[in-house]
Amino acid sequence: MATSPPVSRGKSTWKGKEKVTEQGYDDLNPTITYRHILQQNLGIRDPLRVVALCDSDAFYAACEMVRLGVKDKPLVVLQWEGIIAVNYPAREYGITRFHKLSDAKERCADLMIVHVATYKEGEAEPGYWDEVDSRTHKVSLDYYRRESAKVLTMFKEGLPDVEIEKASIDEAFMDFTKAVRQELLRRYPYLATAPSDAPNGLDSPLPAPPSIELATYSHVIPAEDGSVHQLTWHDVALSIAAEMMNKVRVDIAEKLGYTTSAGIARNKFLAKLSASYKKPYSQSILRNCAIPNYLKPMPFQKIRFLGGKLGEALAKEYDVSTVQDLLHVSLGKFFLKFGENAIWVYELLRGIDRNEVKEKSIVNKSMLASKNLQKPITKASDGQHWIRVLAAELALRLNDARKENFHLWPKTVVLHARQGYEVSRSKQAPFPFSREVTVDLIANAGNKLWTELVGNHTGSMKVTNVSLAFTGIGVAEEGQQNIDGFFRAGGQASKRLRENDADMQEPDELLGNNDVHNERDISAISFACSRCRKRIALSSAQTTGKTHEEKVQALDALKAEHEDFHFAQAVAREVEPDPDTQTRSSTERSVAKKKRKKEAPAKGIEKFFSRK
DNA sequence: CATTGATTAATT
DNA sequence: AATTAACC
Repeated sequence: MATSPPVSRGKSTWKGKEKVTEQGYDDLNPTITYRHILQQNLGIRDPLRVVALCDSDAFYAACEMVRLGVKDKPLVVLQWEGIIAVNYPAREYGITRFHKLSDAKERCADLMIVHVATYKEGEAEPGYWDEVDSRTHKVSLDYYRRESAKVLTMFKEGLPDVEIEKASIDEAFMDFTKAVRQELLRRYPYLATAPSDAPNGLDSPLPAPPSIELATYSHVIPAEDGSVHQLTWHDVALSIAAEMMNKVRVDIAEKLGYTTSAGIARNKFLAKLSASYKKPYSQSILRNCAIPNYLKPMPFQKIRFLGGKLGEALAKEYDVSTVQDLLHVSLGKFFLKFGENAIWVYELLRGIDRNEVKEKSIVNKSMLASKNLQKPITKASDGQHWIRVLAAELALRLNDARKENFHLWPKTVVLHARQGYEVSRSKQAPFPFSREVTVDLIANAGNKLWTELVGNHTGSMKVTNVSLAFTGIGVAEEGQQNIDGFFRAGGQASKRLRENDADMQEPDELLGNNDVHNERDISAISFACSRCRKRIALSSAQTTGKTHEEKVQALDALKAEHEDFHFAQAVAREVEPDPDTQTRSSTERSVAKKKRKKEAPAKGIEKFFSRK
């Protein structure tokens, strides 16, 4: 493929019926036309799509270095006896997480050791103490959350027209497609109009791209040795994104003191995989032409979503470890073993990821305080102490978040408890709306749940973990606003809610039916397929005079049918389609899926905690 | 190979 | 409402 000329297949990759050769890396150099450049909302099918992942290097360690004004000295962050972060200078001594502290000290005599902040009995706020004791203290990761928010803010301010999705405390995905397209048109205005003699007008391919230097700000992940790949417009797009990415990264390093590493590629999972190509304080570009070479030798368990049980199952099933090893497994075979996961695993291995970068609200949807106990709780009454500690932390964090956004309200409070090595059990309850969220309020709710969870047990208990969480954190609704008149002044929350409602409206004309009165009904009779973006709707015959439940059922059947369509298309692309799986109906497949679930390993027998 | 303390989303 | 799985 490396040496083959640009393929002109036209149309979307999913419409083609031609057989796949070379195990499927067949869409690395799509023809890009004037229409592609001018089109605004191509989404995941945009041939000029550019996605980046940027993460902070040894983030917790970097936070402590900034806090303490330390530069270029080996440092580790400790949580009780365990090392949870190692900065890059310390890594040069071969120190890793999972090393014992004594081993680390042996390797580096002047190693700086910082223990994470903890809540200490009798103190109102978490702090950095000379002595810490896991029997009485509770870890606080709040400082890192705050620093993380600063980094995110700089991304947002430094990258207008870039969609940003916070993925964890130290990393974010960014969709540069829109910003890059604007810049492409600014730099190369001739892309905006097809020449008058172009044979197919706007559908004519773009002229050859200018010669640009890709490696100015980035490492360029190589394609196969000795192969030469002509520059494409997608490569130009990647390099423009790289330029923007570099600018913010340098800015963040200078203003906040955090170095970051980024990967830039055509989709999320490749961006993530490319970010680790070179660290620290580096960024890497993965050109389309380098995808096969980068992916094939990669242990597939390094791929996002394949790092867990699914990846484990794949490794066991085929007794292999790299992407290459899995490329000759047909989609049909995958499907038999992995059901609805089959298509996207199959696609991941071939460098395809249809997940979109989606902006998330700045505030987390949940807030959890958790405590592991090496001395287990043996009496129900001893639980109260830790619940109060956890409640105190939640109170502090929620009230802190309310300083930024005073409409915040957690809709539920959840208590988890783990007995020995069993899976943890939980109880939840609605959390009352209150302007003043006090430790007592949370602790009382927690204690009630605790009693429900462990209350009527007889015999000995050994609770090794308790955690208390707020979930469903969001902006309070109008109904709640009236309860104590807290929001009378603002009114912004309800305005935002109304705007969100407007976003959720579906186009009515597609529905061809007038007994639809609210969004719930609308969502029950049509949906947009995330794969092909087609809107699928029930016919009026299937909706008129039907109950809501009947409509939902009919829509589910339609969804299954539509999924089958994609499956059949995908199988048709294969070198050796598996005739058996092609013909199985969706109901047969869903029966098979249920059967697989049933065959899953049995759960623990003993139920220690009471179940209501 | 791990721990602990998170967070999010999907499933039932 | 409760559990499970994934990631860092």
